[in-house]
Amino acid sequence: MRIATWNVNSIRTRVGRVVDWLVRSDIDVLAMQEIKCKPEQFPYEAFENAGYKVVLHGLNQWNGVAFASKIVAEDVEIGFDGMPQFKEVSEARAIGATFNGVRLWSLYVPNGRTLEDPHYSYKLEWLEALASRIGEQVYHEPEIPLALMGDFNIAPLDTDVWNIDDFAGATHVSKPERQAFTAFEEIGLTDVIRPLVPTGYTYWDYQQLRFPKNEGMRIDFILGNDEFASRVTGASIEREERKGEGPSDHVPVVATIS
DNA sequence: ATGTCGCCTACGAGGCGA
Repeated sequence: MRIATWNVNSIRTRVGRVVDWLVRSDIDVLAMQEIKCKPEQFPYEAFENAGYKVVLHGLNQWNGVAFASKIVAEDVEIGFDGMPQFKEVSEARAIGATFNGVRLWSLYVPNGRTLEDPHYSYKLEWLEALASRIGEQVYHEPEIPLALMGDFNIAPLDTDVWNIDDFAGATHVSKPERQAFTAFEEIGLTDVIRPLVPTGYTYWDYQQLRFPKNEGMRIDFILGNDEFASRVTGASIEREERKGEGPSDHVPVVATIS
């Protein structure tokens, strides 16, 4: 089974590219982030014509997460128990579903904006609540393969950004954010891509020629529990998808599991 | 270069988010 995660940055703008890539890459389950639409605006037909079913959580023009899969999604969960709100608004940042017995989450972690912004503390609280909720699941049902997939908006290592000196005082690399990321290791999840693809970015800003200069960030991850990780037989970061007409600013990250 | 995208409203261009 081939599983991928991709922050598509508007599915309506990029449906052709996304479906073409899915088919060409023989993907069974795709976790998408930033679909940026409500359910009634989602381009279902293009996916269905290619043999993919879609489940999604989208509230407005911001955020929005989804799965497209050849396999039927079971036990779909919108948000997670204890998910923090921002100013009493519950945002569309998490959807969970089971595919052939594999529990997957498509996650769009809050950006944080700046270290002083209310969105920064919201980001940390959101991550802590997620680790707490998933930690219970991993502890009580270790036999179920599980993976968190998505845009974490954290660069865990200094080498996950093009020049760490440019990130002094910035989000994505701060110690509290990196500690929040480490918490997922503490509950028993590991990055299943890094051992197989040790280097490479997953995101390049549209501005300032970031992609031609290869000034990117590695912020999109697939974190699996032991049962999931033991089944991983391959991984890739699809850098080619940042090229050409109308790319997302993120590229797909793929895991093959037995 | 404050250098780009994509969404919204509401019909042109500014505001917001990343």
